[in-house]
Amino acid sequence: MPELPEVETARLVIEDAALERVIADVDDSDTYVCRPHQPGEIRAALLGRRLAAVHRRGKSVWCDTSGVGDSGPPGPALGIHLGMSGKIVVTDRHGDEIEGGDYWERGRALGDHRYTRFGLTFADRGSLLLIDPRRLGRVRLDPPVDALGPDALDITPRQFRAAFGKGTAPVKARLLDQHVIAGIGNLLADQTLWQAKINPARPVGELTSAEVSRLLKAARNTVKTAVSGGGVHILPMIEFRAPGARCPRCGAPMAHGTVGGRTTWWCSCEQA
DNA sequence: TATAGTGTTATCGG
DNA sequence: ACCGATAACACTAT
Repeated sequence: MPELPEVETARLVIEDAALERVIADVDDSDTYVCRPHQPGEIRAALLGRRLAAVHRRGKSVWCDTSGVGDSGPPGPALGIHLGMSGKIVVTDRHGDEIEGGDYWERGRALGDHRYTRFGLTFADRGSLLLIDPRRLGRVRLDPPVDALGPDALDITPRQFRAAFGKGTAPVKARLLDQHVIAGIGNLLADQTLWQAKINPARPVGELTSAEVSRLLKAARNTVKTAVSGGGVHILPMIEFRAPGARCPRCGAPMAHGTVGGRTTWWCSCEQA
């Protein structure tokens, strides 16, 4: 579910509602989600601190933490990755979810905290929760965000051209490579390629200069549209990922298969 | 009961 | 060492 737009929404929820609240307790007992830390390690690092700022690069979020009390050195960064099914929920001092916590379509019911895998409890008794049924999300201290490529909203034409000029990988696999460009997931990739009218399986090294230009323009436009719309579910092409669907532009049947290890849909005519 | 899934990463082969 | 392909991860919803 979460691609760059959903993660940006999660970042905004944290920014609006979780900063500067004193951390009174931490549940880091899920050893898979909190790997490679030992249980209690994240807790010990954060108690008494506050989240001071929240950043995002691609699909990764991290929070700077304050010193303990009014002085002392800052703490480690708290990194959060939502994986395939993670959501961030922030609750107020009464335990009620702050609006924006449930921001994508196949939503859990408000107040359903069954799949909480990590949590901060604030001194005011509110909380920040990572709710993640599949447990593929991740929480860790000082996450290695420098390994990520430039954020999809910030990438320059020069960087983009350098990444898509060479190699034999399918262009979709390259779009999904977070070391190359950070934030594009399976749905954004399909939407981008559909908008650029490029076959997902085309080897990146064979793209013409004009195609790379179209791809950059489409990626930019797609990501921006999804961010301002609040999530990838507003993308026009998403509803055409279904058996029997036809291309909303030209009416040809939509084709599907596996590209770059992921389920992929494309127009059988315009992206032949 | 079987399968797919909006993400990442270790491992393997070329 | 680099590049690309694949399986594995954990678990729910259909």
